[in-house]
Amino acid sequence: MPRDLNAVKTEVAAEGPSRERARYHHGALREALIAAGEAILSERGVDGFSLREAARQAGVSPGAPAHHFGDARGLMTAIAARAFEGLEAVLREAHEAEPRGPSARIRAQGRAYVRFALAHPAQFDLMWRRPLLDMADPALVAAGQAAFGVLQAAVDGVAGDPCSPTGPGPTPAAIASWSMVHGYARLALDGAFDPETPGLLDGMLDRLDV
Amino acid sequence: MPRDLNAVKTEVAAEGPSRERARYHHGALREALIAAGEAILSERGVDGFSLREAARQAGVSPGAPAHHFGDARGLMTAIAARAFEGLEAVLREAHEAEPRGPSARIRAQGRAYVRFALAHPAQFDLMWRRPLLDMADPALVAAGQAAFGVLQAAVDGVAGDPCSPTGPGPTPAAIASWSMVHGYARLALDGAFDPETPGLLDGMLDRLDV
DNA sequence: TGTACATCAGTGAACGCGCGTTCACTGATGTAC
DNA sequence: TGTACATCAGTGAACGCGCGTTCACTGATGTAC
Repeated sequence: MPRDLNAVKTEVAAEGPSRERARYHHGALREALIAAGEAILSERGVDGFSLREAARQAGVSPGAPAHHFGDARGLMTAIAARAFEGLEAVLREAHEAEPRGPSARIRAQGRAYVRFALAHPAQFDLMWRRPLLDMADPALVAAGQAAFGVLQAAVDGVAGDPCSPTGPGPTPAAIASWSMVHGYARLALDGAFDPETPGLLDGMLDRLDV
Repeated sequence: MPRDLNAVKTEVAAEGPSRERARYHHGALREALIAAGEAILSERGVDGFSLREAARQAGVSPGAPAHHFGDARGLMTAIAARAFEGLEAVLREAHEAEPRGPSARIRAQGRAYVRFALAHPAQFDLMWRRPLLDMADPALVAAGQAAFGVLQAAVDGVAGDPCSPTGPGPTPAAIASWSMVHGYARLALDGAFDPETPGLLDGMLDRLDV
């Protein structure tokens, strides 16, 4: 009988983590550790992250994560890469759902960018904490570039593929819109103002001239 | 003979920290700890900050800082407050040195904001790490509000006092320019792009329509 | 000018904490034959 | 279908680390008289 990973996962899910009988092999520890890490980030913020605690929440000994991520940085890097993928997805969605031309698309992406940051504050924070991440990790770098690629494509007014290769580095227009929404998100998350103030985000985007 | 603090300080400065004979009372420990803390931030970043290390660099025992700052958060808060004062100063300078009207003043402040962040990356980082700071500290809150007040005043086009009280909360125009330069600074410090790329900052500011 | 004394600003040893990581090990899995 | 075995994915105790903070203490300062 060949190994059937899906069957194992289904079984784990059916039993639930609390009722689950202790099993020497977890079956989906990598995914469980990422989920636990994300939960810790949400509850305690980036500075409260701990590999031991992730292992604890996954119901596994402190040495176990090393088999999947090497060290603490490895797990954080995986979480950050996944967050960049999520950001890219919502940017792309916003891009594709907006038919009213390039300018509207840029604004739609900007709103999506801010929404993502406010919905996942700790992940968003982690994404930019380079000293904590393994910037040599190909998945992380690729995910980050892909996310920015969607932003750049909107600014370039490219109609078709939003991932078409862009020229030699970011353009001032792309940097302008990226900086604006990034700054808005960060300042809001850092408590500088209330991002939900009616008209504030749209009023700001009105002042972006690309 | 009345106490003469300046004489004490001068003497300390003249001897220099290495030649200085061990003296039970430091004389200017508060200032020395702030300076040491800033040096640590510059060398190791916010995550590398340590109260013990600051005490070490000031040549004092680990318990000594408590007399001046209470705890580690107290020292960080003092450093952040001082950084906000520095930011306010450069913004005000930029404002006053630019005679070509409100729009030019906004851009001048924006350039000064970015310049400050790039010149003091770790302090700039700390300024926004609220979980590490005592947000109930009046000096910190006042310094932060004063800095933003200068930005807001430029956007309001106020000719005279750049600290005139502003209305009920930040305006979209102020948030737009603040967010843009803040995002630029943060993304640059986080390695997203090279902030010194010729024309990038000015090109971005050209796309701000306030 | 001298003296007693309260207050201030340090010392330095100690405590407890949670962390990341290591390591010899073992149970489970899957494959070769 | 059965069996031997390599490999994989865990255990859990232990180590060392640097940290923030505490505490009984002491040396220096400045003031009251």
